[in-house]
Amino acid sequence: MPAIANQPDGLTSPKRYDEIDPRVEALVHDLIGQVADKWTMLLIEILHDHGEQRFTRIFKKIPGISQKMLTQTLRQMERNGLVHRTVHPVVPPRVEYRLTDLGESLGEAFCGVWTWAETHLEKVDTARRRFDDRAAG
Amino acid sequence: MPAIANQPDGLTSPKRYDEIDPRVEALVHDLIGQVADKWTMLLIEILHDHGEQRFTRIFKKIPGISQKMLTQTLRQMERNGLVHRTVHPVVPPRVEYRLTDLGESLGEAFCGVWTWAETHLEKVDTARRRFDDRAAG
DNA sequence: CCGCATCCTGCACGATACTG
DNA sequence: CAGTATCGTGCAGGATGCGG
Repeated sequence: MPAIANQPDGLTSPKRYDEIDPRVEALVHDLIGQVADKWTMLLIEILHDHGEQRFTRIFKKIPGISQKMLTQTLRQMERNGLVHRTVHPVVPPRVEYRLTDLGESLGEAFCGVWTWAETHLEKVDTARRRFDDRAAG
Repeated sequence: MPAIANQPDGLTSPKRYDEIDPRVEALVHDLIGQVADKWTMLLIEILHDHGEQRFTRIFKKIPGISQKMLTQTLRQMERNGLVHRTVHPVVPPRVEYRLTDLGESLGEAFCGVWTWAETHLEKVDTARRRFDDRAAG
């Protein structure tokens, strides 16, 4: 897929772009899938903007999320090395979360998509209306 | 979220990054969600690499996809203005699909994520193994 | 050939209750 | 406070058959 960025008009070697490292393919799909789920994107944003936060604080910042999904999403991100989890051995427990460098860099990588969306918002909107109108009429 | 890209150390204005245009937010979420679904990414790749294709041809190129999902995904992309659909009024029907300029540009926007994945594949892999080992041990 | 309608299944997620 | 465990359910998506 990165082929899209660099197509020097076949002047170089006739690379087989169809054959992509399946591990990269899988990872990309995984990651996009995760960032796409309802909450991961918000978590990256919150942790980026406000730095280290404890569980309950994050929980209150995301209206509509269930405790289950927050735990689950954070675990997933921790597993992928995007988030660091610190447990303070006190009672009552105090657990804090922060983005790792890896997590920050992933956020940056997705900026391109944000920019695209801001830039082309109107076009997409128009396209949708045209399509829906045709369907109706 | 684009805030991640440009934080000149607060030397400029104290912008409220929390207040993002909800329309952009929604669109980004939509798009990421769509590209994340099992097939859209593959379709963008195929249509980019091989140009205009008719339905059956695409169908054969994606092992495992159902006819239903192919139709559905293409419709969705058409609605968003990413794909153009040409119906040749012959019998039997002949329908061809190609990426619009908008579709091509979206593909480019996602290249950043691909690059990230290629770059950090090992780190993620390691993180996952460490996490899973700890869980077991 | 293309695509819609119908039926069926599994899984993702919310709600709730319980522990260290 | 920060989780796990359990149950109920809605909906995404596969399989199949029909229609233009």
